[in-house]
Amino acid sequence: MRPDQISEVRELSLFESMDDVVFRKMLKASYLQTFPAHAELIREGDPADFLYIVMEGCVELFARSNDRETTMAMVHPVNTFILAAVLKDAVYLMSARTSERSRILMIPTADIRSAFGADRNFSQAIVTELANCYRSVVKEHKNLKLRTAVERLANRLIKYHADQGNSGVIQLRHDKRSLASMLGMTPENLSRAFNTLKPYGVLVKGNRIELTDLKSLETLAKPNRLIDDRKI
Amino acid sequence: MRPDQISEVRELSLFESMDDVVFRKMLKASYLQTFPAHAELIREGDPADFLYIVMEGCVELFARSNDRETTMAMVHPVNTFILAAVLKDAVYLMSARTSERSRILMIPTADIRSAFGADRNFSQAIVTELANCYRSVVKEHKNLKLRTAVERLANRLIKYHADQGNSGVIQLRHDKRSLASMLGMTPENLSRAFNTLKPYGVLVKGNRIELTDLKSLETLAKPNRLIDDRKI
DNA sequence: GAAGTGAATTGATAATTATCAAGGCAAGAC
DNA sequence: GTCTTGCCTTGATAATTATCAATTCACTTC
Repeated sequence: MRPDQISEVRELSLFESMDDVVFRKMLKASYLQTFPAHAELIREGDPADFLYIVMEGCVELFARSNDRETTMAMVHPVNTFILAAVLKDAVYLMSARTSERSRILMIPTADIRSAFGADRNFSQAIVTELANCYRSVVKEHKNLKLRTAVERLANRLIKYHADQGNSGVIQLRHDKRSLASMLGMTPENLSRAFNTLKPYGVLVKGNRIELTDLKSLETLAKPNRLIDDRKI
Repeated sequence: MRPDQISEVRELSLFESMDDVVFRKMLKASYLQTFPAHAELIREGDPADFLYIVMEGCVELFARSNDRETTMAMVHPVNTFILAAVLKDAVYLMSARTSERSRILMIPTADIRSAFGADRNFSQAIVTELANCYRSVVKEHKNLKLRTAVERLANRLIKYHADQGNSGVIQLRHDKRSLASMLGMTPENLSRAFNTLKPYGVLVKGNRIELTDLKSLETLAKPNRLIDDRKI
């Protein structure tokens, strides 16, 4: 890895409080690599060789069973994925592919694990990261079990709206196919759910969505911080 | 806590490799308490005061939103719950209540966190436990998104059957109401799902279930180790 | 034993969601 | 420009799941 890349990685919250010797040792066998869109990164069931960190771009985590497939999450910079498999030295439970051209940092499992044992600050940072991952899935699970498809969409729009600065306009970052799968519905159903939300001030024009009546959308969505707030 | 109770706790996998001084200090302000059935232990949204460990009995984790409620998991001995909230010092995302008379170990959040910093073996054990919790939820989430209600029930029966020694008979440990909620369906639907499985050799008599044709049940269920295997 | 209680089942119906089959639209290829 | 391609949308229909109401059943209480 080049020096400027190393200092870029150094600044990530996962590594910033880490001992410098341990940090450099850990990065020795790591890669910072750029993948094209739709590149397969990992396959569920394979042993965990690397911890992955999305530096730029976007990675889709998905899973298959029978002949069905579902999107589990979209990972944006700067976030890790499949940390739990790495820490347990187990097989991946999810597959991953880039959804656009992406720059990915890959750190060998063994190096993560030995750094975890060697550096207390790092083990603290790792456990916080893992706890965040856990809580994200719990929230997603609550979302799916406690809400209808339309409610899930409404709340997701409100979330994106807040992410993007409450300007009244949202730019969808993924195609609607992925959004539908993430929300646990078919693309057809997503289209219909958007139509259902039209009377609540949701105007869809391709990837651009206008929210003209947030109040009424919130009345329908009934957002809940214990499901929708990323920071909790 | 009484000496015999302390040595009982000492043997838990979470604590067995822990330094003795750290262990004793951690348990100083802990309780080992017996609760009656249907006792409320924690409420989602409250700050995490204790890490809980189920020593005997059974605890239901559940969540609410709007006016709906769903069972997230049933925790059996010997397992922790709400570890992530404790490690993050955040609010609980789930509520908990005993589903039967239960003996619960409660360790103050602050003591868990300081022991985590003080003892490398303990921090390793904690991170393994947390990774297991994470992977359980991911599996549950895949289960819900990738399978129909009948398939979820069929796979759950196969899992219980294996847990209980593949004898051809299962004893349900919870009421069907909870089982239904856990599987993401209504009690009425669970009844109907059992009827759907009758031709596949599933005979229900109250809490006792006979599986007379496991082969055909598996053909329907299509079990998947990356969803159903607890040990992975 | 009878009565009462709550859980579980069943039936009828409604709501939700998925599937299948066309179309429509937009972006890139030529 | 036209053509292609893939994605999205729409319509029609089917499957799945939920809701409401009414029993039935098992178990406790008296």
